[in-house]
Amino acid sequence: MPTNRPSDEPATHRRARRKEARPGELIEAALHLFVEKGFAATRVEEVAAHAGVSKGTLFLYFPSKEDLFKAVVRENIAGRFTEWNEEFEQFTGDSVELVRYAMQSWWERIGMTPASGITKLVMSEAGTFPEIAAFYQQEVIGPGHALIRRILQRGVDRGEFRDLPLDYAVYSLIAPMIFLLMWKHSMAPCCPPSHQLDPVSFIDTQVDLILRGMLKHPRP
Amino acid sequence: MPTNRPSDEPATHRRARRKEARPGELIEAALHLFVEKGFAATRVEEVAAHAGVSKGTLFLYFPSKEDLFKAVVRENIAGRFTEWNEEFEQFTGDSVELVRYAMQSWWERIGMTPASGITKLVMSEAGTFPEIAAFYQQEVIGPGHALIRRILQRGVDRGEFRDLPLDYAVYSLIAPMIFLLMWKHSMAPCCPPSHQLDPVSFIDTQVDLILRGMLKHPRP
Amino acid sequence: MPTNRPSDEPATHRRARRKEARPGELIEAALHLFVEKGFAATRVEEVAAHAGVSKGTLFLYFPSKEDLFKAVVRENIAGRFTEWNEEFEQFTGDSVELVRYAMQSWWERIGMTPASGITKLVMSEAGTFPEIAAFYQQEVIGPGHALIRRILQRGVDRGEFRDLPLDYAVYSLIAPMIFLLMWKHSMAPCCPPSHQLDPVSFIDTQVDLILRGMLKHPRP
Amino acid sequence: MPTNRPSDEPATHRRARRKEARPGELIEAALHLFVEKGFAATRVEEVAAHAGVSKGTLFLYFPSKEDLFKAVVRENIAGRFTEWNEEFEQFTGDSVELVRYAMQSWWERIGMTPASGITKLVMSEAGTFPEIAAFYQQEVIGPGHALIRRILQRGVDRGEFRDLPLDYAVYSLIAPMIFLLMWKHSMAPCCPPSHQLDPVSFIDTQVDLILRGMLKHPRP
DNA sequence: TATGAATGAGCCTTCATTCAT
DNA sequence: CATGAATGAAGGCTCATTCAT
Repeated sequence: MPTNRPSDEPATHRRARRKEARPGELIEAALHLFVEKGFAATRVEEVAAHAGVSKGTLFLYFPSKEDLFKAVVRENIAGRFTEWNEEFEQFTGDSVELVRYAMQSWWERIGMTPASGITKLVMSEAGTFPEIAAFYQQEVIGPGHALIRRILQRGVDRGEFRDLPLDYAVYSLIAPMIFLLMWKHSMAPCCPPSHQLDPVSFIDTQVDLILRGMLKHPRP
Repeated sequence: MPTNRPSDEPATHRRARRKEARPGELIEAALHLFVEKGFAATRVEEVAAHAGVSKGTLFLYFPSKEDLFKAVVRENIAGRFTEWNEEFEQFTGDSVELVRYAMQSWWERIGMTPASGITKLVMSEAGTFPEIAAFYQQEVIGPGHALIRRILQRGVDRGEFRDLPLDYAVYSLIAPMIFLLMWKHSMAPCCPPSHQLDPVSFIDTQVDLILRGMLKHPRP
Repeated sequence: MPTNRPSDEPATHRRARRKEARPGELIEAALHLFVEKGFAATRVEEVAAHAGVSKGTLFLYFPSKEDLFKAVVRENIAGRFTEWNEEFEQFTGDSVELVRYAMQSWWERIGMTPASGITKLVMSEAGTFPEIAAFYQQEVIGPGHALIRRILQRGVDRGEFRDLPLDYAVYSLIAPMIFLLMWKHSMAPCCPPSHQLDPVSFIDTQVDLILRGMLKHPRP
Repeated sequence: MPTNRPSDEPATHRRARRKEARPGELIEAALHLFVEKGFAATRVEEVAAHAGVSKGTLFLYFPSKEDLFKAVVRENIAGRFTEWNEEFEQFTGDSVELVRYAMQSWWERIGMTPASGITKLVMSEAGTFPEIAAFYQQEVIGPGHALIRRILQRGVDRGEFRDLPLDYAVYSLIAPMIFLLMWKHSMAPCCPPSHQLDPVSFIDTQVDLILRGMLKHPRP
């Protein structure tokens, strides 16, 4: 009777599980390294080493370094939008709260996780991988854009927000997120502590200001 | 009848003039190629060819590819800030106008020029070239940050703006600029026309919203 | 019927064996080429070719051309001295015999082998590779010096040699060896047969003269 | 009326003198650099700089780096041998004194001067310049060899020295000189002070020992 | 003559990719 | 499936040499 201790599992199972886990482990390792050092500066051997396999094995799962990159992006775009759509659909509070909640959620679920590196990665390497960038636009940016737009529309419809030029107003929320994420993954590591940004305060302040600009009847 | 066109100048002068022109030509070529293809994917030979010289000549002026990169960064920001500081110092209109003017100026003088690619480049390659990132932080981000801060402070001092948390409020103006620039150099080229962003409208709208959020007595 | 000849061994083993043999093969090839053409004039590709591998393979075993050089030096001196020290420690004959034996041994084990090219190489390239020269001084010259000094001391202690100024007397034995080796690897190949030196006779004659100068009671 | 102040000389003269001095200055600079760093590691630009001229000027006088090398050697072999031959011919003291004088002279006139670098240079680069090595053998080694041989022959003829095997005995005097010179130009700069060699003491001691070995009636 | 800007062949080194085991 | 030794194309950089001025 199998126990819970991994070491007691039949080796066959363990191997099999590992076998299936391999690509994931490689993608995980690649994500971290690509984000940290960029595509060109990351060596496949390093990725393999971080995943605990040999260089040859990597090429068993990914025909080339570029394919690995594509897989990293594809694997990390996670269709979270249907889930979020529903969540926000059922939201009953006022739109100020909803915007605040949305932004904080984004930070907690994406911004502060390694997944945020993906966006940095895609934007950085868009020139080298236009195909990927387009794909990302379609799968992530587009839906995200739509989601935010729906949130703002709700505020306008409920008479909470002014009559906003939605096509551009969405960017008032997107821009701070993108900025935060680029900052975190590029300049932050090179800046002295005095220039560091506290992400939560940052988001709070930005949202505060933006909402004030959006509200039909700004409170004093 | 000889004209003043360079090609007609005596050859004697051409060499000397070229010597002084070379670094500039190389930096110009490097700017375009680095922005277009990224640092790693650009070969020095290519840069040299675009500047109309041989590979060896490039190394006559720049000790290494990385130094060329630094020169590109340096050349495209030097002195801009002292000029701007003075300009804003002498501004006599109200602070709403000043903010609008500052943002539009930025777009015209940096955002819409190839120089904007520099920032994208630095953020993308920051991981690989921390030294460059630090340099950029010191020479560009820092002064820019200070400049914006002064502008906002002016608004507060003159009773036009609310009492803003300046440390974060500066990012309300910085974030849209960085976002616009990242977008332009990464996703934009891969997006269908329907998703394109008109930079001037974008800035107008953002500034509008932000100012509304900042004003002590928002107008209806 | 399979024999033991390498070419008949199962291919399976060949790779593994080669892996261990590679560094040695490369060092061997490098020794010959460095000695023949000098360090700078030898291309790593050539070394690799002589060892029957590709350029890349060389860098699999040696991080740089300079490290290859170091390995060549290291490989051709290691451990010789402990062996010799013991040998001379156990020597029972008189000191004249010991000196003769030592010098002849040196010729047979170093002087006449390609390893003698190393010393020429190190002395020639010392200016360019001070690190190597220092290493050589420490690992070869120092121990060799000490060994000879012990031999002479023995002669003095046993009353066979005069009271020699040992610090300088050691060079009476070292100088002819160094000279012979420099000569062999530099001028000899360019000299007409009439000027060639017979190494064994050379050593015999030098030792003869030197011993005569060292003996307390020179024989007629 | 011309004064002694150089600055008052007609420029034409000065230029003309410099013009004729150029090759010599270049050779002088090259000698130092070749000796110090070896042929390959010395850049022609450096040589030119040390001679106070531009790189282009060097090629005005020497068609190639190799030709410069050859000129350095040729220029520095100075047919001093006829002079020395006469000097020794007229020597009236005993042969022990003569040998001592010859060796000390060599050190003072060659060994301690930059000219000693030539021998080091030729031996080091003999492999790359066999032609030069042969030339050196003919012009320097040969005559030097003959000169020493004559000195020893004198000692034998005068009954001061034993009946020496002259063909090899000459090397008893040559070897210490060559060794000293190689040492000085290769290992010495890399050795700790404790391992430094005092050249004058070195020669004294060596000559002492060698003479003792050569004398028919060694003194106690 | 003298200059020094320009050249480009050549070399060391890296690293994605292959393949025999 | 997994390994890791081997490959070789590619790229940064050097430097002897040329040549217009």
